[in-house]
Amino acid sequence: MPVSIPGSRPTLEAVAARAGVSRATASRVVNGGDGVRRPLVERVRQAVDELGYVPNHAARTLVTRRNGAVAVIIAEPEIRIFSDPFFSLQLRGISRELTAHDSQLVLLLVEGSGDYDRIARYLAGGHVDGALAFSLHTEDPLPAVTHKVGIPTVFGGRPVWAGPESGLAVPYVDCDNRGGAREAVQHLVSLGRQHIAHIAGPQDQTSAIDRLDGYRDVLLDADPGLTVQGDFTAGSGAVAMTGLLARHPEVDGVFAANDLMASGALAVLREHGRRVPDDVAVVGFDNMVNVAESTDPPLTTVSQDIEGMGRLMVQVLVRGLDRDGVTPPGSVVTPTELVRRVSA
Amino acid sequence: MPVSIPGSRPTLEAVAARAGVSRATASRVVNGGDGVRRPLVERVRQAVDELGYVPNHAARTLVTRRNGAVAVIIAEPEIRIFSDPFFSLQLRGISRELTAHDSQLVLLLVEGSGDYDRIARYLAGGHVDGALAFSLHTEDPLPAVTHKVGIPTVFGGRPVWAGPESGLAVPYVDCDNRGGAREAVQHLVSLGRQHIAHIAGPQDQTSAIDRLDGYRDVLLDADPGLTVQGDFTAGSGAVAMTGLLARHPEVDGVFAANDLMASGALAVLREHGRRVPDDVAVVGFDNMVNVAESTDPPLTTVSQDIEGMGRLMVQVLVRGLDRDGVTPPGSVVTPTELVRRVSA
DNA sequence: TTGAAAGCGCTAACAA
DNA sequence: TTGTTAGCGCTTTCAA
Repeated sequence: MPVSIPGSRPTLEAVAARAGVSRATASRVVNGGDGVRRPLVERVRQAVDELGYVPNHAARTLVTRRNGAVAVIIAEPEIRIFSDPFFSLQLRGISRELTAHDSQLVLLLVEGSGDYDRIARYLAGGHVDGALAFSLHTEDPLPAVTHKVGIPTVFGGRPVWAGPESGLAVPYVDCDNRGGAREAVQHLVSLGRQHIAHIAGPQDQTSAIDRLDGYRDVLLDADPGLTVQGDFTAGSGAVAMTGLLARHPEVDGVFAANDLMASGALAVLREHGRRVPDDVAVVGFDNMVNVAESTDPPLTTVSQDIEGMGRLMVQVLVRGLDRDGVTPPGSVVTPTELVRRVSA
Repeated sequence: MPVSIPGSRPTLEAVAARAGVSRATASRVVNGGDGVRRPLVERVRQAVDELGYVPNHAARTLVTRRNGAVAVIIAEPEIRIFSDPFFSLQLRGISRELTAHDSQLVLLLVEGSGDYDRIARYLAGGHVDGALAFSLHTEDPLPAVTHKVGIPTVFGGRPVWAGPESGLAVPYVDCDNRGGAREAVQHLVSLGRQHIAHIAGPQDQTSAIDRLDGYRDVLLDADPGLTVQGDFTAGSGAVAMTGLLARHPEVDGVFAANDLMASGALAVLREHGRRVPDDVAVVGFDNMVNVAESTDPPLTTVSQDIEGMGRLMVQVLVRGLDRDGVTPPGSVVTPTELVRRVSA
């Protein structure tokens, strides 16, 4: 009987032979050992150790039809998100949770629209058990692709075409942007602020849309002029604040749709001699600690559990897979929390 | 754990049946069609299209012993590199080249030292054909792991333990940090600068070490006091420049080991009323366009083809795999280029 | 040039 | 509880 031939990896056959059991029993032990008598389990385990046996994934996949792998799809226009600490954290959450589920992370970078064919083929090839994708623009063909290929997919961030009213049951994981924004604005109100402005994010992103909605929820009759458009960069926050100060010098509270824009606003306020929070209170969103803690003054902001959202994406996916692999699992919206620092 | 996707995909058997050929012939066509007569090729191709056949990867891997997958390993301490545009670019290069080679990218995030077991097991499982890892610290167990497991690995950036003199034949891809630094300093010399300082990067990273070496190559007898330690952040560049100005007011040229530090230095020079490049000429390294182009004045710097280095990593790996999968392929050092803007 | 047949290494009925 | 056996879908000799 073949023992370990140098070069080639030991097979289950070899383990079984060495332990003096059948391949089936060896397999049972390797897969948990349920229903195998103690001494045999021991012998097989020992054989595994001695031989340095590692199961052949391809063979296993061939029969079980499970890959133990999940695709993370990132569309080219958003490859920038790699530079986004937000994404790093989410990816880490995904990675950790996947590891906990003994699954691997296959990274799919979509380079151009022609690339969707490749992605579709790959997904159709059944190489992965499911897919995770990130918030997409209106025209993104990806949801159609994953749907057609019939591969369970969970989105990170509510996709624009999956609004609460669209009726499209697309599973996604997102934080409660609207609720968080409400809380931020309510906090400013509770501080007695009378003229609360909003520096909004780009309105083709649901997070920005929802945060604006949250602002409006609280300030139903706010002067529309108090809402200014930014693009999530610090610079745009500065520009927005400058305009605000010029047109609405009475402003005494600002809710920025993210911390970066808030930091830009803070800088402008300082330049203009407005004291924060005395003259103007400022609240951000995201709680990107490296910015929120180092602004002057430190920024009060809305925090979300980003890594947790990554983990959740995996959990939602796996739950769906476990159910039957077809029924789309439900979406999850995670709570936010107001983190008080000095700026408001 | 993931479960199968219901709805069984068509097999090669089905294709063969539909085309009225044997499975062997169908297989040949699917794999290029060499040595199959024209009409048969056509018939099989058509059957493939009609059935929407996609080869089962697991089955193929089982017999060919090739996975069509490469692991990209990122050690936890450097997970920050996700926030590094440098890494995004390199990853993109890797992804593109891998796609060109019909291979997938399996992302392995190492969370802690205990995680190396998991990584080792995974690599040992033969799930991937090779691995790409990023520049590691001295004590990193990863090279030992990949070596022991016998999986071909290419490193990004020269690992500290693979110095030119160490004799360790570890394949890596890096840019010519030393040569680039030499060119930068030589440029300052050619500008007639007499007192050229160096703001060095952290000396536990080979890129920083090599750049310092390059500086010394040109300025053999430079005053050691003209070399100041930074940590690759803009802030550290500012601090370094401040100290330099205090202790060496005669300085008229600065080579910073990266653009971020150069930008910090630029800011300090401005504050101190030194004109750039008239009073002090400044050269950076990396050509991170979003910083080098937006400094005041725009930064002259050393550019490297980052995405190209990513592609190269894959090419080096694949070349090694093609050879015999054992012999370690050689390392590659890519050239750098001085990009002249205004600062020098 | 084509086909028949033998596995690749594993799991899961089914028997014992 | 354990073993026997039949594949999973594919590539690849080997013959025809």
